[in-house]
Amino acid sequence: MKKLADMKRQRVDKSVVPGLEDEATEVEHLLVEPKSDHVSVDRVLCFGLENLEKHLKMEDFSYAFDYGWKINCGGLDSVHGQGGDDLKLEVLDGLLDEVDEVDDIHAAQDLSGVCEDFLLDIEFPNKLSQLDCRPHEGSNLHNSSSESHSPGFSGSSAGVGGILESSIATVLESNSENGVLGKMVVCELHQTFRSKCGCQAPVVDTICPTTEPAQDLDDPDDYDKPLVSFIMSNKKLKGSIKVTKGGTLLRQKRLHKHTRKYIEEHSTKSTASGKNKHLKVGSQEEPPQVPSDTRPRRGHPKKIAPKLDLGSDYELSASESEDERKRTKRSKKASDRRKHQKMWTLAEVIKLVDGIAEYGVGRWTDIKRHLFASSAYRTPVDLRDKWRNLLRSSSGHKHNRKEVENNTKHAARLLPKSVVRRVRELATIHPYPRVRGKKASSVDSCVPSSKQLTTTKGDPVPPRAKSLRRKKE
DNA sequence: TTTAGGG
DNA sequence: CCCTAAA
Repeated sequence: MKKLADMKRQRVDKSVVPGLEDEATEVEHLLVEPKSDHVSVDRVLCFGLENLEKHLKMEDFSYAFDYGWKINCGGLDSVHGQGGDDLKLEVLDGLLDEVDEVDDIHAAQDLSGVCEDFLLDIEFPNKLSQLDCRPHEGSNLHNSSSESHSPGFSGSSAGVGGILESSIATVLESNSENGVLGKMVVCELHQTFRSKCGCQAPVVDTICPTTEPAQDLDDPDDYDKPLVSFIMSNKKLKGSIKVTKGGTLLRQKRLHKHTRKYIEEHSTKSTASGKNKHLKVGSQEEPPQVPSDTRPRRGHPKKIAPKLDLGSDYELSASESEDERKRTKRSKKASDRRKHQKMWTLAEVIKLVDGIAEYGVGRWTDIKRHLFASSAYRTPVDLRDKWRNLLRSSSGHKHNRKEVENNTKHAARLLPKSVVRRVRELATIHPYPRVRGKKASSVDSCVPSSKQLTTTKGDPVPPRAKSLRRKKE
């Protein structure tokens, strides 16, 4: 058993490298994607402001803005402290709606490109920051104590956290305009955000931006972050509750089925995290000896040719390792299932969609090899699963405005519209085999404008996926 | 080994 | 995500 554990650990060690490379690769990818960052930002901002003006006429709405923001800033006024949840949710709803609107119009202008769309999605907090949150002279940091007013508060704060984070990114984007001021705002946001996290949701704390001057925000791929953090925070907060509720049940069920592999992995895990277990009992996170518990998993990490490392500064790597760490820690107790589950970032989703567009649905090994070559995690199966999920979430409901009610199922909403659009397109081109609940597209013969079918490789699109599978009816 | 499906 | 069956 010990031997086994050792072997496992070695594998883990090896796989760390490709994991890092992947981040680099993603950076690369992202660098290619956005056509003109700045222009889009400007447009977004301008548009946003115009749009906002319109809405400011509505008194209560603007009030709602103000209100929501204050809460976010750490409860400046505890006067509003009660029943704030509902109101704030409404606020969010309204905001999101606005964003939708903007986005649609934007789309109508055929400004394709994920980056822009995504910026649109996160653009509204910036409006807030410019209007309602004039940088208070560093006095709102201590006020966060009033946060504890409501037990249910953490739920909604998950979303708020994400939004706040988004606003940071956006603000930073427009930094060149605002100059120093912009940076100050960023810093302040950082701190506010941090304090908020610290006091009410320790889980989120790790993904909070460090107060240091935005070094990690400089990346052009930073738009990737909000999605991650949003999902993460959401998941964490919900998850901690859910675990106790349904976790045991699931695990038991799982235990029935699991065999050698399960035991194997389990033993490995406990061994790996064993040292940590001794060091901390109830304390906070520990600087992990196993930096990023990257998961080699059952896949074939061997195939991956180790290129030289590029940037290890990719923001994602940080949050990933945090995520992994937390999961490792938590998994000791509950939810042994999904021992290693890595959040899909927006970048990854985009990459996946690109890959599908290029190689076709069903060619998951190809996609894996070419686009996710350096991701030790993300086996072809994972890609397929993700695609399945994307299909489900994209083809399903339109954005139901009531989704905000419970902060659940935000997942669909988190996807930038452009991505969803692409998913839908691809879905109609080649429907995933045997999707039962899926709508039947009436046209098969139509060849929609394929993306950039001839990007890197001249690889022909595999005919199989398309021709073999026909419309399911 | 890779995909498709189901859980 | 995980697992199994079928290619």
